Amino acid sequence: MNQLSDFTDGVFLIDFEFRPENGREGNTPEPVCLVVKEFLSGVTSRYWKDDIHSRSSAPFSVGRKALCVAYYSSAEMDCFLKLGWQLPENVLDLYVEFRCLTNGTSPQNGANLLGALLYFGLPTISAQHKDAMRDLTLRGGPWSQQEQLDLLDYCETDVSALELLLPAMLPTLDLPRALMRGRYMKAVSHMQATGTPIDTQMQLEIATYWDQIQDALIEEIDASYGVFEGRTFKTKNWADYLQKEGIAWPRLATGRLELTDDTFKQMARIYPKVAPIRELRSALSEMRLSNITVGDDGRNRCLLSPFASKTGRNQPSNSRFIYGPSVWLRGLIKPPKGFCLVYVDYSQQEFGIAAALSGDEKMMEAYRSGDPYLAFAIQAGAVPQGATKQSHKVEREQFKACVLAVQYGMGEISLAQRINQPVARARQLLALHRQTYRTFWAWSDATQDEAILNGKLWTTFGWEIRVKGQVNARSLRNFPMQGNGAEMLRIACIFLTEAGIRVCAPVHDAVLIELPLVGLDEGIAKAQGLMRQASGAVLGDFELGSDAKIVCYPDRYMDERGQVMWDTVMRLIQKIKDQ
DNA sequence: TCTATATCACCC
DNA sequence: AAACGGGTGATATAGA
Repeated sequence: MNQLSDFTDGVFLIDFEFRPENGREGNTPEPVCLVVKEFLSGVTSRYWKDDIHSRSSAPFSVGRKALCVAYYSSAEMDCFLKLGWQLPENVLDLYVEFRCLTNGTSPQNGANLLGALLYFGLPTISAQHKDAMRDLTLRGGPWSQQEQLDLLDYCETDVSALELLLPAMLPTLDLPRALMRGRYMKAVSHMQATGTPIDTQMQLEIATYWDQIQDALIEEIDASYGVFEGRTFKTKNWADYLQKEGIAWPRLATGRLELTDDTFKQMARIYPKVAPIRELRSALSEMRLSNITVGDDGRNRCLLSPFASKTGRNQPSNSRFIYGPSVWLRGLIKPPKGFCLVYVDYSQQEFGIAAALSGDEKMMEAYRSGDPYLAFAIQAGAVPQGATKQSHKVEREQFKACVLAVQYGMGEISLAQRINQPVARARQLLALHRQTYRTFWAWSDATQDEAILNGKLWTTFGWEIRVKGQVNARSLRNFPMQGNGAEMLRIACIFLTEAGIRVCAPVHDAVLIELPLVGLDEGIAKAQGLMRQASGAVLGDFELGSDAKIVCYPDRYMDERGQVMWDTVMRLIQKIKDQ
């Protein structure tokens, strides 16, 4: 399937209008209308609500020899799933392809349908009319005869737009790879439909006492400082306190007090009495407002925003997505009765990718050892052959920090600060990395040169970024690791969802899946096998392992980094209730 | 008093 | 110019 004429059963341009069920965010969509146009024949079909809800399958071919074309197809696929229709075998998403085509160039009018049309000099309807029609859809029914006509007409204009956009974009497309990205959009839709199960009772409880919890936190600590007014930390009051205590505090270039947690951390070392305020500020910052969107069935759903970032990662809203806010809130994640949740994440994904793509044998050997950080320390001759995680804890931590630093292009000063060591030590660690992994560094240098000379970089399956003007060399060097990591997870999500495994959400290098308690071990093994296979697809012969964290009903999910805060919140809720 | 910007913290 | 990659977004303060 390399050209449109290969699709002998038709090329179908489609668009749905829809709104969340009951108008509530977090619910799956309720399709309102559908327009389908066959590209070669020009035959157009319009379907209002009942016409689609009464059907058990799509009103056009979705088989191997047909192509379904849409703009932001996960939305269309959401409607398919809601209607119980079999998803199209082949999906071409012009949004995804437009993102890929223009990635790194920030097109003038954005990457929505209007932006893409303008980019190619094609005619468009007005943004105002688009907004008006979207609002009319979101308003919910019943819709008058005239409104129904208006919505169908509008829906048809989007399909007509696809009819112009497809031939304009066709010469730029790598169709097999585009279809693979379309396959991911189907997986996205499956994940958006599944969502993450939430303990809604506890969510309500926490929301109810949210303000009072903050008040209680402040009351417990700020009494002896008096820097808070209500729930806000006042810089002025902090300045007064510092003056009174005779503490010289770091300032920003602008003259304002530097109020990062890191500054608080460093100052707390010198002046222990500022430590409690630091604790309080960090606890409060973990309690920033969030708006986790939960459907009527108690599952967190939101747009996953696939291909939104330059490296091709998903970029869901941090406030709507349960994996966005501070990790303690993940305690709200709870499997339904009879099920287990498994968080499966790739082990040291970026290190493994760097090893495989650069072809650095020592790096690959370190990855295969199962503990790349310790292996690096051994290879560098910094610890003896038989060293273990327990016997050389400090060294391992430093070599780990060094590995992560290299992945982000961190310099010696930042690394030194990170590991709380002299700059000379950081310099030494970075030098050891360069000496130990020479092949990796040559590849990394070449990546940067290539990006600047050719003006672009790409992943194994063709997600591209264009490089223009001044560029951040660290971004260029990082792109293959993060971009291929994103690609790997996309393929994993395709494999998992197509195998019928319920994927609640993707989390950059991890997925949360929901498995029945019965047959749990087999389910996990299957999922991990598919993830391994996905890594091999991106990295050739080299495969990455994964770690699985299991939570079974009636336990709740708990990230160990969030345990203390979770306990604090629970304690304060109890305290408030007891009053 | 409202809005824009700067700053900061969270996630992987 | 900064020197930690990719993000979202809340919040405090400056400015209109």
